[in-house]
Amino acid sequence: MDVVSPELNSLLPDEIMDTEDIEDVPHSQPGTTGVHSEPSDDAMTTSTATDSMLSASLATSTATTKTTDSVTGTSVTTSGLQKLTTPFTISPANRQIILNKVASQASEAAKSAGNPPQVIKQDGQKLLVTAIGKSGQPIVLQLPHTGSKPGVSQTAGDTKSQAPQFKVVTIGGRSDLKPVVGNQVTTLQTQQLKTVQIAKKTPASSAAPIKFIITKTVNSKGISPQTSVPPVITGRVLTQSSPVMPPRTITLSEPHNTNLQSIPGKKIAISPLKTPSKVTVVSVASPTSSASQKSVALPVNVALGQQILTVQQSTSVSPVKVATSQSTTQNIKPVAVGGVGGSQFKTIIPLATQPNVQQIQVPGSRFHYVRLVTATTASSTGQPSGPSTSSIQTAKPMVVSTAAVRMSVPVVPAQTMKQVAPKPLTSGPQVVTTTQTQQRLIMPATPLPQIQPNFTNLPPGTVLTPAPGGGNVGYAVVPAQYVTQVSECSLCAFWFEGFFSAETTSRPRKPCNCTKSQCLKLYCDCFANGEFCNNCNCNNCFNNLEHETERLKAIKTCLDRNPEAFKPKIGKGKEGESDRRHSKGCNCKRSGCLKNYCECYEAKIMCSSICKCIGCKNFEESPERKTLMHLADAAEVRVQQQTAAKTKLSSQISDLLMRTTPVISSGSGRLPYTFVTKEVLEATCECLLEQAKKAEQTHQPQVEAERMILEEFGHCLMRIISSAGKAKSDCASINC
DNA sequence: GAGTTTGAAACT
DNA sequence: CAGTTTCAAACTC
Repeated sequence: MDVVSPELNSLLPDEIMDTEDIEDVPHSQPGTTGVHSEPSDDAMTTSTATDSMLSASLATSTATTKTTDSVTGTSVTTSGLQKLTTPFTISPANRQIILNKVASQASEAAKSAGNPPQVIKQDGQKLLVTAIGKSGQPIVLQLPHTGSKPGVSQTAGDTKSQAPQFKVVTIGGRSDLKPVVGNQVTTLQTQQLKTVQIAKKTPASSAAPIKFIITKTVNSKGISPQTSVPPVITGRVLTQSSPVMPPRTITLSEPHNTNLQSIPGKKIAISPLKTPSKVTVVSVASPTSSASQKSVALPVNVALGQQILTVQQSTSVSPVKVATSQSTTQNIKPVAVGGVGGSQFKTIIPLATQPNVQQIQVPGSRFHYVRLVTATTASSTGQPSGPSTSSIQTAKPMVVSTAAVRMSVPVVPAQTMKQVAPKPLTSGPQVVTTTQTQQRLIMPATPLPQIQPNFTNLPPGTVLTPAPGGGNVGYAVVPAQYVTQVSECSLCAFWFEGFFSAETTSRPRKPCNCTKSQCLKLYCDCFANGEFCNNCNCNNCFNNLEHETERLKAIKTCLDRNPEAFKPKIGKGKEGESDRRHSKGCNCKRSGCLKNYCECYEAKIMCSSICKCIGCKNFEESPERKTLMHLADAAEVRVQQQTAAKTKLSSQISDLLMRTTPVISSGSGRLPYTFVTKEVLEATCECLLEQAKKAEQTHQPQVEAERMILEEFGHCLMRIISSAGKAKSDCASINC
C-alpha cells in the first residue's frame, strides 16, 4: 500500500511542504490537540489515483509555525496535496506528523503466492519522525496506530498481523530524548519500533530549514499475507519552514513494490554531513512493477548538516534499491546515538534482523558504504525471482543521486547471505510468508562531492573508503548487527563513538601494519579508533566486514576488558584543567615523554597528574620541552621560508623569461646577464640567508655553514643558468 | 629498509 | 593489582 507513489511524489512541488503553505490552510478542526487528527473513515478510504491515502499531522518546533489546529487533507489547499486528495492532518500540539496509510494495493507477487487478495487498510504502517526543535521538543512525524482506530477495516482474526511498523526518526542533538508518541507509546512497546536519531549540530537547527526525504519500504511483517500489496509508504509528508529560513521538508517516500519475489538485498546509507546545510534523502525503493527505478532526491535542509539517510525496511520478497539523493556541498553526519557519552554523533539503530553486510569501496572516496543483505525470515515460498527481480544473482544498480550527481551502484545479493530469522513482529501466521529486512548505515560527515565517483562499476562487496590524505571524514560502515547491538548493548556503542568522534573524522588515518593482531586488538590503530582497515599494510586483517563475527567478538572482548576502550584517549580534563588531556595518562619510562612514544606528547598535550611517567619532561616549564618546541617551530618556519624563497626565485626567473624573450631573440649571447636582475639577486640572497640561519640554528661549525651557503648558492646559479638556457633554446626554436 | 627502542595492550 | 609478554609504532642507522 502506498501513500504516495514515487512518481506522484516526485511531482509534488516542494512548496507544498512549506509550513507557510500549511499555515494558510484553513483549519477545519481548530483546537485539535490529539496526537493526530483522525480523518473520517470516508476520508481515510478515499482513494487517490495511486490508491494512497495520506494523513499527516505536522507540528513544528519553531515559533514561526503557528499552526496549532488539525487540518485534514480535504481542506488542505496546497496544490500538491490536493492533487493527491490526501488527508493531511497537522497536529502541532504534539509536534507530530502523522502519516496514515489507508489504502492498499494488491500485490502481484502476493497473488502469485496464492494468497487471496484482500484489501487491508495498511493503517498499521507507521512512521514516526521526531525532531528536536529549538525548544527541545520533538517534532514527530507519525503514522497513527491503526489498532487504536476504530473503524479501520482489518482482517478478522488477524489482528496481530496488522501490527503496525513504527519508525521513529529523531532529529536533534539530544540523544537521550525519546520521541513523544503520545498515547501510541503503548502500541510501540508491543510492536517493532525503529528509531533513527539524527544529531543536530546546532540547537538552532530546529528553526533551520529542514527538508527530509525519506523513502522507506515498510516491513510487511505483521501484515496479513492476504494483503496483496506490500506495505509501502510513499509520499512527501512534512514541510517546516520559518519566515527566515528555507522550508524544512520531510519527505516520506515509499515506492510501490509490486515485485515480492525479489531478493531482499538491501542497502542503507545514512550519511550525515559535516556541513549543516542539507539533509539528503536516501531513497530506498523497491522496484516498481515497471521495473523502473525511482530515485527520490530531495534536498533536506537540516541545521546540523546534510545527511544521507536511508532507512529501509522491506519485505523479504522485495528487491531493494537504494537511491540516495544528495545535493552538492553537503556533509554527512552520523546519526546520533543516544546513551553514548562523549561522542558527537551517535547512532542507535535497532534492528530486528541480522542482515548481512557487505562493503562497498569506491576508490578515491572516503566514504564507507555498506550493503546490508537482508536477513530473511523463513520464506514459505522460496519464491522464484520475478522477471523484474531476477536479481538474486544479478547485480542491481543502486542509484545514488544528488542534486547534480546520480550514481549507480550495482547491488548484488550478498554472497554470504545469512538466513537469520528476525525477531517476529507479530505472531501472525502470515509471518512465515514475509521477510523483514532492516538496514542501517551511518556515515560520518563528508562533503558530498566526495561521493561522486561513479559507482556503476563497483563490484559487490566494495567498501567506500576515504582516499588517503583526503580527510578522514568518510562513511563509517556500520554493520547492521552492530547497530543492533548498539541498541541492545550499551557497551558496544563505544565502538560507534570511535566511528564518529571528532578526531576520527578530522584527520586521515595512517595505514596500520599489523601482522599478528589481525587488527582486532587495540594494538591496531584502525581498530582502536573504530574504523575498518582500509588501504592498510596489515596482514591477515580481520578488521573488515568480511570478518564481522570475529570483529564483533573482538569488540566485545575489548569492551569487556575496558568499557571505554574505544573512547578517545584525549578528552576534556577536569574543570580548571586543560581542555585536552589524556584520559588515562601515559606511562613512559625512558622517552621523557618528549617523543611520540608518549601518547601525551604525540597528542601535543602535556602530561598531567594522572600520568605515571618517569622522568617526564613534558610539562609546561620543562626547558627540554621548550627547546624541542622551539626547534620544531623553527624548523617549520624555516621550511616555510625556504619554500617561499624558492617559489619566489622560480617566479622571478619565470617572469624574467617572459620579459626578456625579445632581448634573447636578438641573439645577443649575453643571456645569463639578462637574468641576473635585482629581483633574482634578492631571491637568491634570501635563499642563502635561509641556509645561514639553518646552519646557525643547528649549530653547525662555520666551515659547514659556509659549505651549506655555497651549496645553496650553487643551486641558485644552476636554476638561473638552467632557466636562461631554456629561454635561449625556446627563443631559438621560436626564431626558427 | 632493517633493526632497535619504546610503551600500550594483552596476558598471567 | 603487579609483573611479564606481546605488539606495533616510533625511531635510528
